[in-house]
Amino acid sequence: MPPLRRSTRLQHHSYANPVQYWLMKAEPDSRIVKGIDVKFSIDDLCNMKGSTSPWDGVRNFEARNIMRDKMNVGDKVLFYHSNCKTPGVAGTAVVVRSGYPDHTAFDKAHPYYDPKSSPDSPKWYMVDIKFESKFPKVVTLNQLKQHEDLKEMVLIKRGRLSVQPVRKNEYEFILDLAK
DNA sequence: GCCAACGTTGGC
DNA sequence: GCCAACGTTGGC
Repeated sequence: MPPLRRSTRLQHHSYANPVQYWLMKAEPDSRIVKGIDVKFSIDDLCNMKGSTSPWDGVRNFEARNIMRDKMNVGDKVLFYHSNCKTPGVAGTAVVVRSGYPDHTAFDKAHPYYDPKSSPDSPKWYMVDIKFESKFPKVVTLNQLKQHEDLKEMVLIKRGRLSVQPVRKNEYEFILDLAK
């Protein structure tokens, strides 16, 4: 029998996942929850070490499932400012680490602690994202609502979901609005 | 700060 | 597995 051969070249670039698009909501204004400030804006992401941050604290199953099962390194993210004076898309980011357990759920002292989650059987997951761009001006929710091309967006049709899918055409349309 | 919409919990 | 009660999201 000939030795089993495996092409490293193929492994490196033949089966890459196609880029997917997401929208992630963060609150740019200070708000204290169980003693910590949950504020996180596009500037805060930019100012992180390596302009990269874990997306911890998501405690919703649908959003969790997206991060755990769907998001891939290289996927593109619309960074959305919510629960603030001018809600809207503030910039873009890229997924740099795919789903892994959200350790803030294991820490009794942490506001995101969940006794039902443990390192052996994690309930909550997160990804890491890296800052890519800050729009010159926030593309407001109001603006988004005015475009027929965006009326099927999960953000518009449904709202209330902190990590959600975006169609490629929607992503590109919003990048155009940002110019 | 209000409150509608909707996700989650838990008794039955 | 239903569904009432409760909690959270998030625009306004």
